[in-house]
Amino acid sequence: MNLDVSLPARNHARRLQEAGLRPTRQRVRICEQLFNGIDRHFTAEELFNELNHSAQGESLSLATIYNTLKGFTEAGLLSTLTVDSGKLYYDTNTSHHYHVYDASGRCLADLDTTSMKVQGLPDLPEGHEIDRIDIIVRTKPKA
Amino acid sequence: MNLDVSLPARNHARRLQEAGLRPTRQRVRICEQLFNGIDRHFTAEELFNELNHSAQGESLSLATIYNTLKGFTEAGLLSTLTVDSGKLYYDTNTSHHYHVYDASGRCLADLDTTSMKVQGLPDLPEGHEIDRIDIIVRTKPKA
DNA sequence: CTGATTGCAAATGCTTTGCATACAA
DNA sequence: TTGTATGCAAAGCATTTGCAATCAG
Repeated sequence: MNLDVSLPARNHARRLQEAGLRPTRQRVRICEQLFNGIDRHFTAEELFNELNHSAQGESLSLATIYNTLKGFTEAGLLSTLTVDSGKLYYDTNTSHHYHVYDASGRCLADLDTTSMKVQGLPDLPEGHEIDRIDIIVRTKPKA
Repeated sequence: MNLDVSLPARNHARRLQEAGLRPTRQRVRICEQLFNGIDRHFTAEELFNELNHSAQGESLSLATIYNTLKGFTEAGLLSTLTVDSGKLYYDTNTSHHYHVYDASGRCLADLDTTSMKVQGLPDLPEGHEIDRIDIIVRTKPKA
């Protein structure tokens, strides 16, 4: 049973190897959960809960999730984002883009960067150039 | 000695009262350190070190600094800002503005918002409106 | 085999809380 | 006097680390 997962698993293994990471069981498992074609935002703990509440497969320790996500980020498979202090969000979308955050629902989504532009940027300090610009559009329910 | 601090101290007391906060010794001391006409960014721990390394006056506990800064923020005397996860920056500038952050020097500065404009903002989710837009321009040393 | 990875528990860093004491009004 | 603030130590999160056991190549 479940022979149909073998091909995706092989893709994940390749993805990991191309990123310079050894395709261990845990890393492949995390890839399966994350890279299914739909971009998503999540915290380490959310991923931990998903993996451990799903019936299939063994559980991963929270420390391993943290370490693996950190490794994925350093390898360029994920990007990170801080909306408010004290919690780090991971993002499967690694291209440059902006975010919308709805504080009341604690929900985070991508904004398409291509249509957006920042005008009137002041001069930067001597000897510095722009690395990147982070934008978070914070929304609230309409009055 | 030090009679010249009495007038600023009275100003700080008034500032606190107008914000609905009782002007205790500690709160006035923190105001003296923060509100001297120059906008600044700092963490609770930085302020703690400044206050306790300065020769004058008694020391404040770190917990009191945290609690006081939180109270000041709720009262509108300070704003907060998260550059990277795990550390909260306070800002004496409470008007709407953007920031530049130099990762290599860990230094944070204001950007004048009046000259800046964000173009091409996509539609927001149904029933939502913009609360505010946060922008952090991340710089790096010129190659 | 052999070095890289994992799991766990303990450690860390930042921030908040509980509660007795001190203080402003 | 009387309720509000403070100080301290302890608790609380999110995250990292040390190290022995396990696994991939």
